[in-house]
Amino acid sequence: MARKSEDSPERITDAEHAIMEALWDHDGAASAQDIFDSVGAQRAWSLATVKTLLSRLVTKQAIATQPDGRRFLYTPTIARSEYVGGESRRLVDKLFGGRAASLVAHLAESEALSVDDLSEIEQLLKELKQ
Amino acid sequence: MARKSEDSPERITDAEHAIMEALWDHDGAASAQDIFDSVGAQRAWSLATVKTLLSRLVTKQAIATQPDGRRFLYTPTIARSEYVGGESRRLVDKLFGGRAASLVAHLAESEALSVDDLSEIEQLLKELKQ
DNA sequence: GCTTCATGTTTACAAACGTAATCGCTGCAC
DNA sequence: GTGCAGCGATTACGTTTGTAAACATGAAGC
Repeated sequence: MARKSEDSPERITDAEHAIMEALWDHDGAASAQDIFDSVGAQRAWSLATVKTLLSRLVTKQAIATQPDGRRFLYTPTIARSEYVGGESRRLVDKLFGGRAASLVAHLAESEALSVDDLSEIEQLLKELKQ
Repeated sequence: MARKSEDSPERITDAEHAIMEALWDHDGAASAQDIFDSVGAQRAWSLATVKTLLSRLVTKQAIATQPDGRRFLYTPTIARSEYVGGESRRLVDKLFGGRAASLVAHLAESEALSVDDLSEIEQLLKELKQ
């Protein structure tokens, strides 16, 4: 263990994830204040907390900084879909032995999927298979 | 916030999850030694570690104990499918705004699903809708 | 030029986690 | 009855996480 050097896809925590969502949402570079404005509300975080989380994300190389005057603008280095894919895979690996179909089966059986969902998926499958 | 008292579905950590899997696997009550035998191998844990994790799981009420002579036998208090469902829901809520269909869509689009998977799911949907 | 404000950096600190050693008790073999 | 082996309970300890205050620095106003 003990991640060697550069490319490790460092794990993003829940709190950090909220920051990432704000960044992805912001669509473009955002300042700490921007993030605080959009996230501070829901999570009742202080600006200091937001700054700490941003720093940690920079360390983890999940976001990059670009100077803008005396401050920084932050941008994600990974696309949301990439992150989402990674997390989904983690779950599938952890709980379904890597078989994504098992996850879908579980969702369906546990009624996590509504009839509408089922139709929607069916439609989707049709398109993908065509 | 701040979970009141008894029924909180305390979060199970990764290490603890490995123990849970062993217990579910074991199908029936298992002793600490049993768990150690099945899990210690892969994770290179000491028996002490396994015991600590078992204790924490008991505290979290994820498993129950039943005395067997001078020792305990442990059994899960939640079914695996229940746990799996909860974790899946967490992911869907966190990343897909609660829309499970979006998760499926993502899996499909990101090619996490093979053609076989797709057929399998299609079949499944057919049965569920009939 | 000095004060103030905005902003990143450093330090803090409690709780949770991963991993484990040690303690205390109780049967069982001699 | 005494020592040892097995077991749960207690204690430990470094790291990560959540949350934030304190500090340093530079720009901007007066």
